[in-house]
Amino acid sequence: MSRAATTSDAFNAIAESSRRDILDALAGGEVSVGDLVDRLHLTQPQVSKHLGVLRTVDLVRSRTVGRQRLYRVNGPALKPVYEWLRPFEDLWNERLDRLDDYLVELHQED
Amino acid sequence: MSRAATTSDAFNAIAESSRRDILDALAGGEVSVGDLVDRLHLTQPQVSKHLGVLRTVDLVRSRTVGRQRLYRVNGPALKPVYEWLRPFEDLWNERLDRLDDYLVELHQED
DNA sequence: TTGACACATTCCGATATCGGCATATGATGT
DNA sequence: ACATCATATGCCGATATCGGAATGTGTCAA
Repeated sequence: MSRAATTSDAFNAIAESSRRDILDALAGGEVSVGDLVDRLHLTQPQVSKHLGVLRTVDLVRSRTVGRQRLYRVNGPALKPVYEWLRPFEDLWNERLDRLDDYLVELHQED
Repeated sequence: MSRAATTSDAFNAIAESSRRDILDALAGGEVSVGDLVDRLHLTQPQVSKHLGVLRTVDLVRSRTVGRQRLYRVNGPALKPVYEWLRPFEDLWNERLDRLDDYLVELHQED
């Protein structure tokens, strides 16, 4: 077997930094492919391919206006990532860190 | 070029579901490799390799006790993921969804 | 219809993954 | 020292990625 497909879920899709950059660029609202190319300094095929992946996992949706295609973020598709992450939130907000440090000091670190 | 290394950052490391399962299992506290093998129904080399990836990106840390090695989550290493995600939080909590729906109805969806 | 523009898709070579199996490292106990 | 237990690592084949360059699809305008 090989690595999980980038199109298998949101986790794999956002692993690529270019794809995160695209989502960042779309955070403000609809943007055309051409504008993404300009803003992100990527080639047009690169952007289209990344958008293809994001579309497959439903992280973005599009709308055609004339010859342009406007993309927007589909927020709810990111929710599973957020939900998975949330239980760990304590681990960097709370003073559990201090307990952790204590344990590390008391015993040893590899 | 190829896909970004799983060891390049937390985003790539958590793309694999087995690795997320491991982190989930470690969320409650320190767990040995053997216990992870039992709980997750994975082979020992699989677990060790995944832990290796998680170690490289500092998502887990370990401590040796006798012949066992106890692993724990290093919370702060997940923070970048959370931070990246946070700006999108509105997109599934707010009524922006309703605006989105409105736009989709008004125009068309591809 | 023809041409120009906006975007999507295909083919390619290079690379790094994943699981399986075997083996190496390291600590414990006798 | 030696056998055993607990982990880590190495090698393998199969697979899916990524960027680049070329090409395909679809829309508008004259």
